Order: sequence, then structure tokens, then C-alpha cells
Amino acid sequence: MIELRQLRNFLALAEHLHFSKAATAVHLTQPSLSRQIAALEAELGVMLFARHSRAVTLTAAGLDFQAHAKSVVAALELAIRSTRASARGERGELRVSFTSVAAWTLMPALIKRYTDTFPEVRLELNELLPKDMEKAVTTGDTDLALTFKVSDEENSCYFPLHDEPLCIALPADHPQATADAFDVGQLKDAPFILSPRTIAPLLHDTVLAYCRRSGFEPRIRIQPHLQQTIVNLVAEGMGVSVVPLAMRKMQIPGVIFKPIPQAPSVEFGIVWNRQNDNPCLVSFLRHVGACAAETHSDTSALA
Amino acid sequence: MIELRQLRNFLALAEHLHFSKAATAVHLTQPSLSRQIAALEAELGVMLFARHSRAVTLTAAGLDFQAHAKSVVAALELAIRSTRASARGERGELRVSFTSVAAWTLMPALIKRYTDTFPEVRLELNELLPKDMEKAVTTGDTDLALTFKVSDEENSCYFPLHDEPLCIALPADHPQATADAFDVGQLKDAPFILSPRTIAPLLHDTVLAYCRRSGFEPRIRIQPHLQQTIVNLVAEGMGVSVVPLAMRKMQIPGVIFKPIPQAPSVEFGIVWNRQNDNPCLVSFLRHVGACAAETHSDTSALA
DNA sequence: TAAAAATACTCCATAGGTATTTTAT
DNA sequence: ATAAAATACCTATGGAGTATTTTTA
Repeated sequence: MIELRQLRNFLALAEHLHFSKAATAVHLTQPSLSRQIAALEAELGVMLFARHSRAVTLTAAGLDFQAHAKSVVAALELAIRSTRASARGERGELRVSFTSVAAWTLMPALIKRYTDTFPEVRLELNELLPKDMEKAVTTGDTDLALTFKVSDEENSCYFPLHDEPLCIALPADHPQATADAFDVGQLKDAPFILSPRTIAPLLHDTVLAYCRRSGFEPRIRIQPHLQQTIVNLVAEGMGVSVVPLAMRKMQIPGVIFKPIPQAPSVEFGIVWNRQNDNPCLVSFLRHVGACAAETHSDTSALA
Repeated sequence: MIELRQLRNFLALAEHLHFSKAATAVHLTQPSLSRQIAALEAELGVMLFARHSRAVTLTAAGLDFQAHAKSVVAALELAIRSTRASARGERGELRVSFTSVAAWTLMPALIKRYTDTFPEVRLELNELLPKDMEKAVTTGDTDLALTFKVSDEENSCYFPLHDEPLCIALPADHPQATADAFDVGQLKDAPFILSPRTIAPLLHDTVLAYCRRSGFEPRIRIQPHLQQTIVNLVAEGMGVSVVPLAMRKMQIPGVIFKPIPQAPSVEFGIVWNRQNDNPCLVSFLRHVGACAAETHSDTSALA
């Protein structure tokens, strides 16, 4: 059975064409190298070198074997480098899930920064509803979730990244849309569009709490799943809503986004499974930690 | 230093995902395989397998290493096969020189038969004057010469392949060209075109002997090197000549090729260097020998 | 408790070293 | 006579086996 050591020694001799010199180069003595080559030739059943008394030359078959042996050794070196890179999370695959709101806020910049630093990691991006995130993370269907704040559990960890303020979305032809002094209380009778609590409890609760603090109970008529659907329905004049401020990036005509003074906000972050040993997840979290450290402070939870 | 044995054992484990079963498959005991893998992981500095109490699984890095290790092993197997093929003369390069007359006679069919049987041998075909053949063979500039008969010498060997009859080449407007009873003697005063003796002694001597036997000494005026040049000059009406019969393949207008009853002929064959250890030369000679054995008999000189 | 991998310890096959011979110029 | 590879012989490393322990579901 041919071993790599024999290929390395063969390559040394093929290069030096001198047993003693080649033996020195690979830290062997001449007799050892002599036997190595003889054993290799015996296993192949092929003479690789022609021994003339004053010169050693490669045979035609030896020349062919040299080219192939080089590629074998190169393939092994590639294997080593690639595998170490994989272990460092510099190569491989990372499956990222995100809620629609994350797609409008932190996801694009976050993903771009990561792929700039780790270009060899193949990303699988998948939009999910917030309610399905935790399950996807625990079953291992996804490596990483960009979603609303959740509480840490046995396996799933959470790290905060972003606070998104809310704003009021009004049809452009609503009386309050152009009012000098905006009054939230005037919205109490307007049909209210809000996603169901089961989809995204935190967002739902934050909006409801804000309405109640403003002195009214919203009359919820339509319950879409996605924020962009809410905005589209507001644009059609079907009601008003309270949505993440970033939704104004949609730049859809017919909707006015009213910022709220001392606005309530929803928190976003990363959710992952502590059991997940995908090195790319580790590299992602470390990368996010390094970026976060430049702005906030506490990144210890990423360890 | 990583060895192929470790890669083979790794691949077995990656396939079976069970130390005992994989160990059996590669004819080892479980503890041996265990240490092999541990040593491999230590050298890489990377965990390749995740050992759970009831199951062994590949890590992300292990999956990557598996793919690369497969290609390393495959590269070695290719190297072995290719090198053995090289040694058998089934792969490599063969430099063939031939005289122009060989190009009009035996060379094309000979080369075609060889390339059909040995498609992986790259052929370098080169036309040479007969006088330069022996030198090219002895210096090693060429592996094989297809040329006129020569006597065996210390290093160069000759094997006969073909007898080419001669014919007379006349301008179409020559009186003898259309004569009912052709008479060679009528050519004695015509300007005679013949290549110099230094270029191809055998051909030159055969033609001269024929002329003298026919009762005249040719009046040689022009001495081209190539037979096709002779034919072209005959076509221009510049004289007559005696050329290999195959030259009529040129189908050039203005020339009549007169076959000669009991024609003299020139012998062709292969010349090679006994010192030359190019396996493709051996495969060529063996192949020619096999083909020749179907027609004539004595191929012992090819050994 | 049982299944499976890791560890401890022993042995020997073989890679490698030293000394010497062979070979060809 | 000399340079260089092959051979003979010896040594010791490390790969492989057996027996045992550890681990976790």
C-alpha cells in the first residue's frame, strides 16, 4: 500500500536526481531513500528512475508519476487548509432565517458585513414568521434567526442587536395625516390593522400597550401576518396601524409615516441553538460581537 | 505528517460512522482506529467527528475533509493507473520521423492503426531527409524513423516493412508516354531528374542500376531532394525520372507513370535506437510486429 | 445496564541508521 | 580510483493487538 511518505521522497529524488542529495533534503540517509524508491517501484511494478552510474534520470513512466504525485500532495495540502478553515468557520454553510421586519432593518447590513469578511461561507437565507423561529432553531432547520427579542431557554440563546422605534402609518387622505398638531387619540375610531398576537407577541403587545397608554383600545379589523402587507393595506385606505419606523423604506404612495415622540420600540436580535456546533455559527456570532463591541459594550452573552 | 493510511481509515469511519464496524472494514481493531482518528484530528488541530454516546457523526469540518480526502485517494489511484499505463507504452509521447516517400506509402496507415490502438499516446510527426534519419535516431531527437533500408549498427536497429516498386515518370507530351510498345532505351537522351546520392543512397543506387541494366547511363541534370519535387518538375516537362510507384497518388496533370515489368523496388522499414527506453517505442514495435505477423513471418528482430 | 469509544499496556513489524559491497567510469 | 547506488545487518519507533476503563443514554 503506497503511502504519502513515499510520494514525498519520490518527489525529492525526482527533483534532485541524486539519491544522497535528495535523502538529505528529506532528512533521510541514502540507503533509506534507496529502499523507499525500490519499494515504490516494486509496488507499482514500474521503474521510475533509470540508474546510470553517473546520473539518475526519470523514466517516461517516472515523469508521468511525478506530475500525478505532485497533484496528490497538493490535494492533501488543500484538504488540510480547507478543513482548518472549515473548523474556524471560514468555510461552510450557514442557514439564516429572518423575520420580514429584520429584512427591512438590520439583516442586509449584517449579512453584507459577514460575507465581506467570510466570502467562502455559503449563506442560505430564508424568511420566516417570528412564531416559527424558535422551532426552526431548536430542530436545527436553521442555524441562526434574526427576529424579535425572546427569552433565553434551555437550548436557544438570544443576543440583542437593535431597537426599532415604532411609528404610525396613516392613509395620506386621513384627516390627521396633514394635521399641524398630531393627536393619537383621534385614531381611536379608525379601523386598526395589526398582525395577530400568535405571529409576533412582542410587537403586538408593544403596539397595544402604546394605544392603551394613548387612551384608546384599537378596533382591530384585519390581521395580516407581514408588516409590508399592513402598509399596503394602509395605502389602500383600509385603516391605520403602528409599524416599525423602517417600514417607510417601502416608499409606497398613499401612506404617511408619523414618527412618535418618545416612541416605543421593539427589540431585535439573534437567536441560536447552544447545541449547534456549526463553526460558521460561531464565526458569525464572533463577528457580530466584534462589530457590536464598537458600538455598545456587553457582548459576553455571545461566548 | 499525515499519511494515506490515515485518510483511508478516516474515509472508512466517515462512511460507517461506527468505530468498530469501520475498523473491521479496514482490517483493524476498534482501539487502533480510535487512535488513528485521534492522531489525525490532533495533526489537523480539528475535530472531525462528534462522538455522542450512541452515535458518531461528522462535524462540518469533517464533512469538508471527507470530500477532500476522497479526491486525494482518487488522485493516487489515478497516478498508479496512469503510471502503469505509461510503463506499458499506452500513454506518453512518441516522436516519429519519416521520409517523404514513407509519407506517400506506409506511414499514414501505420500511424492510424497505432493511434487506434493507443489513443493516449501523443505523436509528434516530423518529415526528415533519409540522410538525417540515422543521426536523429542515435542522438535521441526522434524515437522512430520510417525510412529506406539501412544496415543495423551498434545502436540503431532496422526492421523491414514494405517493398515499394519503382516506375517511370514521363511528361505527358513525351513521345514514349503514349507509345504502344514502351521502350526504356528511348529515354537515354532525355534529361534525367534524380535526387543526389547523399540524400538517399539506396533509392539512388537502385535507379542507377536499373538504368544501366536497361542499357543507358542517365544524363542527370537536376537533383532535387524530395520525390514530389521530381514529379512536379517532370510535370513541367523538364525531364524524366524513375520514382516510387506510390508517387502517382499525387495525381498531378502532365505526368504519366509507367509501371515497369519485373520492377526493381526499394525497401522501407523502421529504424530505432536500441538504447531508447521510451515505452511507447516498445509498444509501437510490438504493435507493428503483431500486424506484420498477420502477413509475413519473421518479427523476431523486433524483440 | 449495556453499547460504544477511549485508555493502558505489550509486542513486533518495519522504517531508518551504520557499515559494507557493488558498479560503472 | 572514485563517486554513487545497492545490500546486509542492526536498532528502535510507533502502529496494532488484547485487556480494561470510561462514558452516556
